[in-house]
Amino acid sequence: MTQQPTWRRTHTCGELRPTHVGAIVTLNGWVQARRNLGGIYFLDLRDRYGLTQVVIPEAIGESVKLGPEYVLSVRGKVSARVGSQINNERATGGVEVIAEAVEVLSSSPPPPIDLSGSTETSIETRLKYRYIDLRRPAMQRNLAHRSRFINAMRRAFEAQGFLEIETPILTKATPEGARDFLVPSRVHPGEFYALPQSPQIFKQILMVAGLDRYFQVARCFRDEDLRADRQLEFTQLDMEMSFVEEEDVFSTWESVLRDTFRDAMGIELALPFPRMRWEEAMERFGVDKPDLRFGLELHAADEWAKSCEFQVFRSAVSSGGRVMGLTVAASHNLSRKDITELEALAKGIGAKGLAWWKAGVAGGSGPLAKFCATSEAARALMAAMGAAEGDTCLFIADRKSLTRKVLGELRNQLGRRLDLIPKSNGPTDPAQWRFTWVTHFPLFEWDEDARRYFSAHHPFTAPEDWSLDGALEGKEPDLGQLSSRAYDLVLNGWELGSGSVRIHRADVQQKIFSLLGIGPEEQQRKFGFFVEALSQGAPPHAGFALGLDRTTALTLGLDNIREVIAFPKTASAVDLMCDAPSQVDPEQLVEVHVRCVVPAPSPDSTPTASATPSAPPTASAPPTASATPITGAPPGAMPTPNPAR
RNA sequence: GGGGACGUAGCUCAAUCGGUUAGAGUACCGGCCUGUCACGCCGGUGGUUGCGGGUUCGAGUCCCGUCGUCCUCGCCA
Repeated sequence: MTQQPTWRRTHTCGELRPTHVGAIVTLNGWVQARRNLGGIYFLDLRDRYGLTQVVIPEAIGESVKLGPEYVLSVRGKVSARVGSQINNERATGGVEVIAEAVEVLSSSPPPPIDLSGSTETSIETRLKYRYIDLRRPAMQRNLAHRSRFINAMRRAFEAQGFLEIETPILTKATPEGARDFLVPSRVHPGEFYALPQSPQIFKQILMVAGLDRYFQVARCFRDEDLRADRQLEFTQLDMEMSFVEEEDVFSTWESVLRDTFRDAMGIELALPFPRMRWEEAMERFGVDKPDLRFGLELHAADEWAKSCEFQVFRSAVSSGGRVMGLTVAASHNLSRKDITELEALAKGIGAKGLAWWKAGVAGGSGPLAKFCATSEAARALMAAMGAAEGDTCLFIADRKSLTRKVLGELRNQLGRRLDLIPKSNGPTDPAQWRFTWVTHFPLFEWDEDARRYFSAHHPFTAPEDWSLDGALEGKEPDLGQLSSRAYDLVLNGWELGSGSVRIHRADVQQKIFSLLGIGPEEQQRKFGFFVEALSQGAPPHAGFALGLDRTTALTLGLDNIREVIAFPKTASAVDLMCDAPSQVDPEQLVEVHVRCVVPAPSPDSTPTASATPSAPPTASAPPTASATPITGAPPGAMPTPNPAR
């Protein structure tokens, strides 16, 4: 046995209990706080597992600086705390370690982030010093939860015979959908890989290959603008299975989610989740991701509107639009000011106005009252709106899609403002987890700007009618009317994931491409390999992918996925810690055959903070790199005039 | 690309109608303190008010531009 002292820990900072009293232990961790009372010196040592109080003898305390966030190895004897010394707020509060030797493993300046939890640091500072932010117990809890959740899900899929199979990160650009991230090829000048928006084609080909059941924790990349619930790169639990249809996918996921919620959180989900066709979701809630935790459903007033004297309502219906509304119970005391604010919101979304009526058999009040003068008309409208005396009805009259959209948004707003979402009885309350499947999304959506149809889900989605309403036989169907076999999983107003029954027939797949305006030559170039695969023994198959960032955030009660991603980017797609993206050496561009063309920076916008660091400039930021619009190109190759010269 | 909010000490914030030397809490440093655990008490250091212009006798405050952060619309098959 060696007597050599060592810094290596014998216990974690969350481990010691009164049963350890008397033991000689070594703890490793960060200095969380110091309390020097003169003759006695306390120090809290922190690691992922908890906080332990260390008593520092005067001799040690005076001989070595132990600053905040210093990393220490403390050897000492576990001592019981008695009476008022016991701290019941901490798991380790019954004991403390009397230090006999302290080794400073690492020092630190005072941290830019408050780790005691007393003040909330700006997200900007948190992202810049993410390594310190991630020391916070809240962030460690979030990442631990994410890890447990994903691992539970892995076990659940494995238990059902799914194989975890990796697919390429460097792959082929996809023509439709989100913007691709491109990666230039060094070996093939002028050619590019794309990062996958999802493993879609690969997982379908795995089905063609007979793997039968696939899943993967898959990173996906989409070069679109960020949001609180969207990052450039995000993680999906992606899966696909053969010889199945919708209900097989649903029941697989329901049992996986049941097991996952049970294992990771001790929550028993209520199964099965309700199923709802897209059309029903839109008609009842105005959105394709309804929050089922509260009512306030949309009511159709089209029949009433048809025969009323209000010209706006009548013309909306007669021109093919809708008149629909929400009924807010009288007990909520919706004020004129509230209605004015809601109208502004509605107009912001595109509504021309917001009609309202305070319901009453005697005609009620508000702008619509004069059209409800007869008790017959008033009663009919109350019936259509499910309104009682004194309730406030809010109406939108417009084309169908806009009417639903506006009312769906108003419903969600009112749900928050009127506090309609019931207070949960803790996370184990099944009423808090209102999952629903939304099925039969439209197959195509009209894009007004591009003047053509796009796939609502993706072009590999099976149509509800395999004949495509006769299109396969050469007829011309109304593409806007076709229904698909795509589905979403929705939880409390969030879209957690989506999937579909896929097209496994080459002829149908080719027809879909044609209907989307992708001609035979383009099909061959972009999807030839895929259609060929479908033609060589493809089984019927279906799949789904669950957004893990959203799901883990939601299951922690958080509304921003940054809180469950170790190294997220800002709303402008910047990694503040690494300062990515950044310029690269001209030689690197030459090597991948890329010439960089950027607008010349205006004199005022020359970066000051990043371009003039106190450290000497490095090779990656040559003085010329920010002053010329072209890097890695010979002078004279400038394709655009420089307005600054 | 559009809209809104914000940017002041390491951190979180204040600063009246444009008016004295830009303050507070916290952190940090020093002193005192033997049972604290957000220790306490006393003292101190710490500021290009994001950056650049402009208006003004005078700008943290008003105007223009710009950069950054957040939310959001477009966008996200």
